[in-house]
Amino acid sequence: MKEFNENAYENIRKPVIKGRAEALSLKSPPPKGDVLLELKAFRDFLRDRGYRVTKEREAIAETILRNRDHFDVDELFLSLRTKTPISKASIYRAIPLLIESGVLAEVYLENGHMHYERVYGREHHSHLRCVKCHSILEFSAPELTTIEKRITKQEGFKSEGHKFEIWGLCAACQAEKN
Amino acid sequence: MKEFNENAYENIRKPVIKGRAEALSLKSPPPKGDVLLELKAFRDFLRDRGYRVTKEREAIAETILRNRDHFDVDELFLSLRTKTPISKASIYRAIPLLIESGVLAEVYLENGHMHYERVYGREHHSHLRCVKCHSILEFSAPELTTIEKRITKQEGFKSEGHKFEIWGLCAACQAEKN
DNA sequence: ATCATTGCAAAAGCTTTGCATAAGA
DNA sequence: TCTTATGCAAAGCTTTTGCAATGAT
Repeated sequence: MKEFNENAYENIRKPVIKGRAEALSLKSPPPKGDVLLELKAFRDFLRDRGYRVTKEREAIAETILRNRDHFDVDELFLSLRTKTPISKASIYRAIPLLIESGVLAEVYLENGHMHYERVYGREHHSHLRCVKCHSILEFSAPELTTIEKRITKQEGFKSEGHKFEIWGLCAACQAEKN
Repeated sequence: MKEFNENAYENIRKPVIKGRAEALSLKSPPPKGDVLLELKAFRDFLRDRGYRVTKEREAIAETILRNRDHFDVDELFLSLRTKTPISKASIYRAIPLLIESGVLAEVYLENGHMHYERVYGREHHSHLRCVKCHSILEFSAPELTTIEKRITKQEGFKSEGHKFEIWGLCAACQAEKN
């Protein structure tokens, strides 16, 4: 076993503070939607790190890679359950690995629990959140990276990522009377 | 009692989704640091809305207005406890009022609990967070507002606020060996 | 054959809430 | 006087964890 993998759980289970994934084997994303390739990359990531490739981890990764971009643990759990028996504990334990591998990212907290999004093979983007209907609109704003660079240089900071979020009322909700 | 205040708790207790405060009586901030004036504005806000001015709410507001910019509920609780008896329940129940009045804002979740910052009388700003030592650096980037306006106009969104955050390693933590 | 991973149930930790009492208006 | 707010303890939730059993290497 590789030495850096001693106490793998110890290292991996620390609370995940929002962090842009530092993909390892996942460094060169395949064309979007190539789930098989993406899954292989995730397996390679596990092996590289000395983690075991289990059917649970594969099922979790595959479900995420095939499904909708935004979700929470419960949705993922229910979605997995229709296909294979799995416990929530395994999902919670897999999430840090998925984040570390660059498959997932935490996006925001709502109603007391975290929401995630699949990031592997997708462009970096920001979110517009409707505070009424909870819908999410995505957008890109390249200037954000420029700002990130300027500020971090100025402060001697080594950046690992940024997040920009706008909240308010979407067009549909403004139109409603109530 | 004012009609809009029926079921005040019902209305106010809903999960607070990050939202820039829409200050009411607090619309024209007094000079920074004028705690007495700020407190008066908070009392006016309570009265305007039909909420009661209690010594607990005053103590909470005063402690926030006099103290450090960033804190969590436990720090606030301990700080209050040295001066006056108070329960955490009252703090949790006061937070939505403080947010609504524009005194406070949620800033980020860390280690499973929310962190807040005093916003009343301060410039809007963004945060640089060190993922290692958890220090926070503040900065301003006016272009963010420009981006916010452009995107929301483009999407027909009615903006209520934005949040920009950069995370990584601060200068001090980069210097450390470990 | 080892030892990481799983599932289960229990524990943890933050936040909310029901209810009786206190206290604003 | 009439309600709202407080305090306490209990409940609620999401997430984490201990442990015995399972399964990957």
